[in-house]
Amino acid sequence: MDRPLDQPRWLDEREMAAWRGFVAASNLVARHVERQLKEDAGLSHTQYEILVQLSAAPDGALRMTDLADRLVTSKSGLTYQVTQLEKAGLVARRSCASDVRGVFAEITDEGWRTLRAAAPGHVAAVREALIDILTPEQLAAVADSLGTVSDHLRGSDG
Amino acid sequence: MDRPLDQPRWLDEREMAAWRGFVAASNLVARHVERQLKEDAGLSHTQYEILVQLSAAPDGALRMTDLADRLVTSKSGLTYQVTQLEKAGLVARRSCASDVRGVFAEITDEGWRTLRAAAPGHVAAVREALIDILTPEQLAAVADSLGTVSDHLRGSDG
DNA sequence: ACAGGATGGTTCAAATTTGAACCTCACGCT
DNA sequence: AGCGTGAGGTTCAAATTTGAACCATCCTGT
Repeated sequence: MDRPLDQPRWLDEREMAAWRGFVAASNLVARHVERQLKEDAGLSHTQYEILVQLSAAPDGALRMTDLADRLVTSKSGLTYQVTQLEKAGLVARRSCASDVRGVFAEITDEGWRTLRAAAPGHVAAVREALIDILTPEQLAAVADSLGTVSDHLRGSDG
Repeated sequence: MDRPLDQPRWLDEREMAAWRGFVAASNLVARHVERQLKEDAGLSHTQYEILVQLSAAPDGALRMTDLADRLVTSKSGLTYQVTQLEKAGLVARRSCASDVRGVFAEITDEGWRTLRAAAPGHVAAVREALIDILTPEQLAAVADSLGTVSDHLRGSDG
């Protein structure tokens, strides 16, 4: 909460290596995945993730807020992307019975087709950029560590 | 190189956990750091990183291309950000003696002051979001794994 | 010396992202 | 019922990002 009034605890060499590795890998992997998806399926990673989340949800539909929580975008960003997907016919908006304010995003048949077509290439890109690079032990460590980090930040930040 | 013609190798549960953790952590940590830096120092993370790279370089200056390689932005993105920093007086452009086309970005005194002022808060945010969350073992594993990933992608993608 | 192709940076328009302001509606309390 | 707060989404303007096109210069081989 408070900013330290005393000397900041600078990062030592190990810590710095972890931080730099994390930042570099984040950007590079994101770039890699983004490019593949855009070139081969005409989707951004965010759009792809929206389709994935919807496809995994019961009835293929989720409330906007739900969706915004699962992805990590701002509300307005989600509104924008869902609108794009709606224009493309991959997603439809539907109003919510129990709450007039609520909006469901629902994946369409065309959305399913697009997702099925895009998935193999995407998985290949993910393997190429991250999964197949690491040993099973490293993979387990990454899953464990970054899972912890995610949980922590989801809790505190919102 | 080739797209697989056979069945794609889908991710198993472990692999999926690693991938999801990676993506979520990337976004959440980026958000966290970005917000802190913007609020407390008026800098974007990219801008901060530019200052860091320049401050660590001999003469506090680097060629644009050098800089673009170290950060992970597009050339045009770097041009934009350096221009912003230049307007703010934190960085100056200088032409290159040995290559007329070349441009050096150089950190100014004001840039140094801004960087020094921003650093403690930034380090605290990095600790809060990532470093202090993990055990030393996890930290070592992350540094090792993501370092490998970065090296791999820097090599193949460019 | 010079054609041809790669490099270094910038410019441009288009797509995306962000946060703040806003509107409508839900809900707990009196 | 009626008020006040807050949640759910959208809208808006401003900032940023991207890739492609571009210009100027450098370098290689002949």
